[in-house]
Amino acid sequence: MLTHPQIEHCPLFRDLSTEDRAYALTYFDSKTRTYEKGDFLHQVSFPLQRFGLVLSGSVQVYMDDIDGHHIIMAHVEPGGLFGESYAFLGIDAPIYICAVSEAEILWMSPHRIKAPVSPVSQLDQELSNRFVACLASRTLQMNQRIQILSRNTLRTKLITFLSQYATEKGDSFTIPFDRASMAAYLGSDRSALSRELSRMQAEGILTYHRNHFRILK
Amino acid sequence: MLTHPQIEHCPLFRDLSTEDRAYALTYFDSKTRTYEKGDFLHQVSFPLQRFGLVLSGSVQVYMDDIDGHHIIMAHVEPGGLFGESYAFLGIDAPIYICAVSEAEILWMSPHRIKAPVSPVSQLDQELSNRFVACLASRTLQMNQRIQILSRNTLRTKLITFLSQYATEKGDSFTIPFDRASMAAYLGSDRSALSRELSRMQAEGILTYHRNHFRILK
DNA sequence: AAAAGTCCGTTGCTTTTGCAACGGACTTTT
DNA sequence: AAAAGTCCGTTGCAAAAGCAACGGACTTTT
Repeated sequence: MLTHPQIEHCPLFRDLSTEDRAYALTYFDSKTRTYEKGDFLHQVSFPLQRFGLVLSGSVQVYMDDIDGHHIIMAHVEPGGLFGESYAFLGIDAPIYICAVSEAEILWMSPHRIKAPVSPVSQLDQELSNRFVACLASRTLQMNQRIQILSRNTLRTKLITFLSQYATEKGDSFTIPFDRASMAAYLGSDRSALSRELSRMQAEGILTYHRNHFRILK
Repeated sequence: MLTHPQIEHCPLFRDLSTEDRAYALTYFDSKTRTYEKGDFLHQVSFPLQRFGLVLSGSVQVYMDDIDGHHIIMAHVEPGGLFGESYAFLGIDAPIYICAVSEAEILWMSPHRIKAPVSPVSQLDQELSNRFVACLASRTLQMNQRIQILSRNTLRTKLITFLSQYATEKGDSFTIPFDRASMAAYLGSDRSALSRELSRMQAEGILTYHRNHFRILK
């Protein structure tokens, strides 16, 4: 797992020397495990002892609402984390996690953040800070999502969603969702989404093919 | 501020002895300040050095979206926190915070979480853990909000919203929003919301008056 | 006490959206 | 190669929702 280039993209491990990274893996008491496409990494209402870092493949996090609908909470690509909050709090996680494709996961424990082993080295403190920073960043990400979902028409939700991608990746980008997932992510209906995308393409606002988009205006 | 009973409701200070609580205030380098109704506690794009604890009154946190619409991110009552993520990350906060009523705020710095002063006492560690737990809990709260906003009809959003309150407070409760804020919180239109509430009352699902609700079915 | 302001329900109208169903393009399986 | 499966665009229709405007109840100001 040390050789996974993806690990560089994770703020937890970025810019660490090889020794420091090896230390970090023990600090978080890490274990890797691979999953086949469609496997469940976690089931609803089990405590999540560890949080995960996606090394390869991708996973999606879901919740069920009161009526039994599946709500997609997150799509996690290599370098991305999931479950940090539940793992830190040590509570039952009302989520389930599913491998979108064959995936390799680094499972890590936040135990030493909560109960540091003295003496606390500078690296220990740095790793702790990075973990907390990941928690804080997560709320910023969720703010972005709430911004999208707070808009009251599908058109404006779409514009907000695509603008966020465009801000980060430029005018041409690929999203990690198929239409159905994208509609769920936007809190909308798949056919309504297809219709709206068609309209926007007809109006010359953007072009797209499947999950690749190019913003024109 | 030591005498504010509200402080007991904050997970940061709950169940601390009087001395420990006094120590906590210095640990977080706390300062209090009062605001008049309508005052801004923070303006967009300024770094947030400290996070806030509402001692009395209430505040609301807003963001502006791309088109200049105001999105309500949070309503914070006595005992509630705001701005922890931005304060910890030390970044510009794209939010503004406004006093809904005359409000007394305890401003606290997360500095010693990031850079502990040795020797780190057991209480230091406890306070650090509590702060991180607040960050983690924040993401759970936001998950609740996303659950509401992900529903694709106003009726189901309302049911989800009200069910969350009913789960926490029982069948009869008062919400901290007027209609306009409630509609913004649900990502909807005020008149559409009024209309839907009327219908649900006519159907015998609930009764309400202003911001007080009673769930019947 | 009058005036101004706030909050909220109501309603008419138009647009948007959800929903269900169908079919085509493409991929995977057998 | 046929069959089955997946993904997505399209469309018709009915329901939902946005929008704008009005008026009543109530509160605050002057």
